[in-house]
Amino acid sequence: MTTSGPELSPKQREIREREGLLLDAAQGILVDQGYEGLRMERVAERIGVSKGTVYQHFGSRDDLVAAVAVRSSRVRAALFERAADFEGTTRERMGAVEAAAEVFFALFPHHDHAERIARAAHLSPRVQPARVDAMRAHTGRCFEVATRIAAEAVETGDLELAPGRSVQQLCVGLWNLYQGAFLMRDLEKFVSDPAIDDTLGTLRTNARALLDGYAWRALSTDFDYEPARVRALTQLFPEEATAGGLL
Amino acid sequence: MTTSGPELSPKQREIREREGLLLDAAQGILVDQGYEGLRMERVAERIGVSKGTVYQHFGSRDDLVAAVAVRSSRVRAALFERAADFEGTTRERMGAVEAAAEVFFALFPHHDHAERIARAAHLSPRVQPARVDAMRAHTGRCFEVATRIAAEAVETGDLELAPGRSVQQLCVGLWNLYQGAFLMRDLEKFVSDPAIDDTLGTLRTNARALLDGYAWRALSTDFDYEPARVRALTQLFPEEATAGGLL
DNA sequence: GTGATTTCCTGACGGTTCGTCAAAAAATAG
DNA sequence: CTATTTTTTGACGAACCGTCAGGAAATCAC
Repeated sequence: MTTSGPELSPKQREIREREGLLLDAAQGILVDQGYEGLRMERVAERIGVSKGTVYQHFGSRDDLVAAVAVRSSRVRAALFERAADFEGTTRERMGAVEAAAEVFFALFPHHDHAERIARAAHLSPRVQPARVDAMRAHTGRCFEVATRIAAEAVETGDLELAPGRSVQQLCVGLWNLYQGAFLMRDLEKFVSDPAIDDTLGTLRTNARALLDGYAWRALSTDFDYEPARVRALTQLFPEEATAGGLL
Repeated sequence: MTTSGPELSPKQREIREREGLLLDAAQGILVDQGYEGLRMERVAERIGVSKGTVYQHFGSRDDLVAAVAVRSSRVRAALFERAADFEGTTRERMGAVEAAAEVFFALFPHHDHAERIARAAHLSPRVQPARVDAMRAHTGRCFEVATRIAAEAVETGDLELAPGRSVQQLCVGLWNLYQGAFLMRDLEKFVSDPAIDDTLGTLRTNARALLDGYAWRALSTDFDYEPARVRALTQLFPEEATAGGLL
């Protein structure tokens, strides 16, 4: 289903591999020099080709940035889907999804930057529509995982929604907290405040408070979710969590 | 205290007024053409001066964008501070702050874009440090308003914090929800989902759920905060709320 | 009112990067 | 080994940023 390979010549294999190298190079530059520092010529240099070759893979600079975002969003969706199989109560399983989000947060610090560029409406003309679709699809997968767990919680009775609330809203809320944390990381560099310094800890606290507010049993004030979180990290993402400094 | 005016000549008055016009022009372009569409020459054209003149006010393009962000963040701080004087229970008062945030959200759709540019670490060298400081200060004022109300709630006993939680974290949580909603607005253009279409409604639901989760009395499930919200809008921001389509 | 002086404005210019494309180089086919 | 196709290259045109010398306008001195 993935690549049973329809006979690809050595040259074509090289080209396909190069695309990955280009993304690595661009991502690297994006991480430590930002969007402004991303020059097509420099990306080309990093892997020893000329500028023209880069344009054979990506139609424009923004297209390249979008491609970087698409790749990491694919990884994120995979992390979320791995979390979906976690064993435990519905809330513990949502906790595993949050753990996946934390892992991604730690491993792809550039992602929010790239994603915003990929989606910014004004740049779209310069980004291949297929990439925007892919972004949307991967984000959709993440939402689906979360929504399914929340829906199940409603079925089992762990979660009784107050009138005017929905599982979609709940998921948007978690997502917003998570995106907000990404933004907060920039701020981190400027402001020093206990709640800001520990971005992930604060995110965790707030995610738990939000679910408590939705009355998703058992409430975090009555039950300690820390063991389940550690279990999720060690069980689902042992390498990634270690690499990201979460374990 | 504001401008008792140390004798400014007609020319100097003109220059000062022009700065506002330039910001208006830049903001307008930013709203409907985005960052990429912002050309210094076009900004100059819009108010009938030459490019060089623009550079007399702003050292670079990013500096101009930052100045736009600073101006709107000043307005935001003012809105928040107006909300601080609202009469009601501590939670109703925090609700007034949320209403202020909603008003700002509706009136300055470009703001998050500009703010991110103003703060992006890699661009800083091209932005006057004073602007970054001003941004920080205005954001700080917003946090202060929120923090003070939450602290008062702790004093009065409306809010009993569970161990490991703090008023700072609560405020960061609200702020993150709010920032996330800004980002969601971009997404709105692509995805169609009931929870996303009504960005502000969802934001409201989640903000209430978050405060419920922190156990800030009275819980929104036991008490209807809608009247207080409408009162805050009509009483504190009658014009702005109407202009923003919130009333 | 007029000339001197300061202050401000202008648009041409150098510099940088993007994205293109004709020609060169490499791969593949015969 | 030659012909054909594919791929790579870097010089080039275009666009824009930010500067600055020279000109215009305002202010000042009398």
